[in-house]
Amino acid sequence: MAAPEALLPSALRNRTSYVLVKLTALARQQSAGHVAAWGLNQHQHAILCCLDEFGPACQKDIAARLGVDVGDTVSFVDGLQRAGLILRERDERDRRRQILTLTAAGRRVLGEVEDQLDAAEPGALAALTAAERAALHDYAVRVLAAAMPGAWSADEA
Amino acid sequence: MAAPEALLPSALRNRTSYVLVKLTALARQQSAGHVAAWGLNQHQHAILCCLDEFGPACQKDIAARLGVDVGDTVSFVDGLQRAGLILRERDERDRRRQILTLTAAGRRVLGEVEDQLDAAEPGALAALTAAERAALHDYAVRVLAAAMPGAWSADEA
DNA sequence: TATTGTTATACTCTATAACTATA
DNA sequence: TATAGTTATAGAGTATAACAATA
Repeated sequence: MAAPEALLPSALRNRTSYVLVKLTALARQQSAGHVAAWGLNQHQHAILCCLDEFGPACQKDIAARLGVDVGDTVSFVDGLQRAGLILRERDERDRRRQILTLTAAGRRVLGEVEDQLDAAEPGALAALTAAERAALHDYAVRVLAAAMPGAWSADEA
Repeated sequence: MAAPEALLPSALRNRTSYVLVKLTALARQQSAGHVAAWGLNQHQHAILCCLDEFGPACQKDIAARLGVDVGDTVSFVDGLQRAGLILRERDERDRRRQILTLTAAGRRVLGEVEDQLDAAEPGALAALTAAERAALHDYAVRVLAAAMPGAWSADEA
């Protein structure tokens, strides 16, 4: 995103949806950069998080949980498999399915990515106090929980 | 965005950059829908805002102010011109430039779009109180002002 | 300014293989 | 068994947006 040379119209600066789009472009750019350092994209990072927290799962369940297209999931999983971060094995009980499992290497890489993201976040939001960062996070989750209850309704502890 | 059927990993729910991306996808979807009702996209709406607030300008200045690629601006302006919302006239003093001016129709359409966005915003953020919506907006602007001082440093009154 | 092309992302459609249910 | 219908995965194709390079 090129830095504008002059002030934006107040009609846009006062429009919360516009401001959020720009804020997110910034946040996405930064976090995508960190994840990309391990050759992963955002979706692949999210898939690793799912496998780590909920254990082995088939591609369809992963895609549904993350709200990603099942067709697009194929290439993301291909990349993770090529990198040795996951195993992809036929389910013997239902051979239509392929079960994805985090490997030791995958768990290690995920840990490093998470550590780097943890370290980077305060810097990206340095203009806010810790309490304000938490409030920003809370507001976002509450709006999402109202719009998409299934995925966001639980507490964010 | 398909609604996930199950809860997201906490590693993602607790990651502010991830949450902001999802929140913005929601906000963008909704506001884009409203703007699209007039046959405009987000960039075209932003261009109209610029012309309304700062008066006639050339395409390069508009693009720089909004942080949009000058090449992409061409087709956005084409559409606005076809719809009769702007005039596009050669600058007699520098005929490389084309000066964009809001027409009466453009000003009227912009007013209607703004009214509809004003009406829609509280609904989209209904999970927050008015004070929380204002705080969310303020946090976003402050983070942006720290990252891109030129465009965002002024007060958001 | 305008044109062109590249990349990333998202969505749709179709094909294949393997499951389930039923005659 | 034989058949029909459903589901999981894969791949091709299309559409859009952001971005880069050049005329």
